[in-house]
Amino acid sequence: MLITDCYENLKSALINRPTSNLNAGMGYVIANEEANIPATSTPGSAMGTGQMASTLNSAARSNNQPENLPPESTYSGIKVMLDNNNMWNEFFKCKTEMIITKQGRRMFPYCRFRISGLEPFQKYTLLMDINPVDNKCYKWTGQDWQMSGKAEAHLLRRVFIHPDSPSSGHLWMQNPVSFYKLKLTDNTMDQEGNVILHPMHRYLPHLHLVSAETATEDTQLNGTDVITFTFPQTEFFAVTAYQNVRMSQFKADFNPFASGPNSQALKLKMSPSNELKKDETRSPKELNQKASQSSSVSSEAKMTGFDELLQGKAKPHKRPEPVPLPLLALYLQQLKSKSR
DNA sequence: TCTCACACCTTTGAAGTGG
DNA sequence: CCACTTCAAAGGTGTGAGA
Repeated sequence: MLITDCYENLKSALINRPTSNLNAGMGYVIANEEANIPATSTPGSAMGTGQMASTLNSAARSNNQPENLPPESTYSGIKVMLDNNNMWNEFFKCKTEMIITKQGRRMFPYCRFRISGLEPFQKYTLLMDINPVDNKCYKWTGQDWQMSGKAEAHLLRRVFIHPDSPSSGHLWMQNPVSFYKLKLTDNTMDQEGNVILHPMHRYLPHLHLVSAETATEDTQLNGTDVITFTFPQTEFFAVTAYQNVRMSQFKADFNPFASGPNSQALKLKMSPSNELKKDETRSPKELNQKASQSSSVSSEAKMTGFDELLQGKAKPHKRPEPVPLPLLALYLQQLKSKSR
């Protein structure tokens, strides 16, 4: 598949989204997606450093098929759906790159999940970490990514604890769960709690679900009481500057924070009269105008489940600042004492 | 390949305004 | 008092020059 095709696919996917999915928030899901490669879920990190995901990716890529990877992953009755799956899929087809900087850079697309199957009154903690897919480093040849040697020693895994943690299953299931505040850095001395990665390496985000009641200070992310979900389409290359010019164009066009002539052109192309147009492709300015009909809502709400908010299906939810990121054991210890 | 300054843009919240 | 609008500061983004 040509990279230019990826770009056109993404644009058309965003413009021609089905009306039946308008209630699904920012991310929309094709109901009858015919993907043949499952997302993965596992108790603990049984897949180690993302070997399974790597295999899946290779399969998807070697097929040369533009088919989307599935948005859902189920384990033990708990279902996690990658809410902005189509955007991830389109980026994935062009081999997603994420900028990392010394001060930390947010991901775009970021990970947003819809969760179901939790015990409504049980408390859970949600965490995300980002693991190397393999032991290789890569280089951009101008056309594609190629292995260029062995990976640097992997750094101590840092977890990003969702700022709403711990919350009841009911709350987690009520609204999409976003990790948009997660920042990536290559600064090994980082004190801000950002996730530390090596540039020119391949990574895959992991979502971990821990019951706050059963968690102890000894809880390990790869333990049996931690359920881990991964979505191969969220794999990305960490870079300090975009390598693939198409990727930077993707980002500039679809990230509301990005500026540039391309994004302007695209916004003009998407006529405001188009009823099918959904929030993910609306300019945030438009979203603001919509939002001003009611009380102020968080930017995340504006960028995500806007239709639901407007229809009163979801309540505006102001999220607290992310907590500093202690070691998982220390954090879980705090949770334990908090719940006493 | 990486860093940094820059321009551009959105978000946020306080202050102002009118009913 | 409430809802809405306006505005400025803060912060996120990609770009491009230079190391």
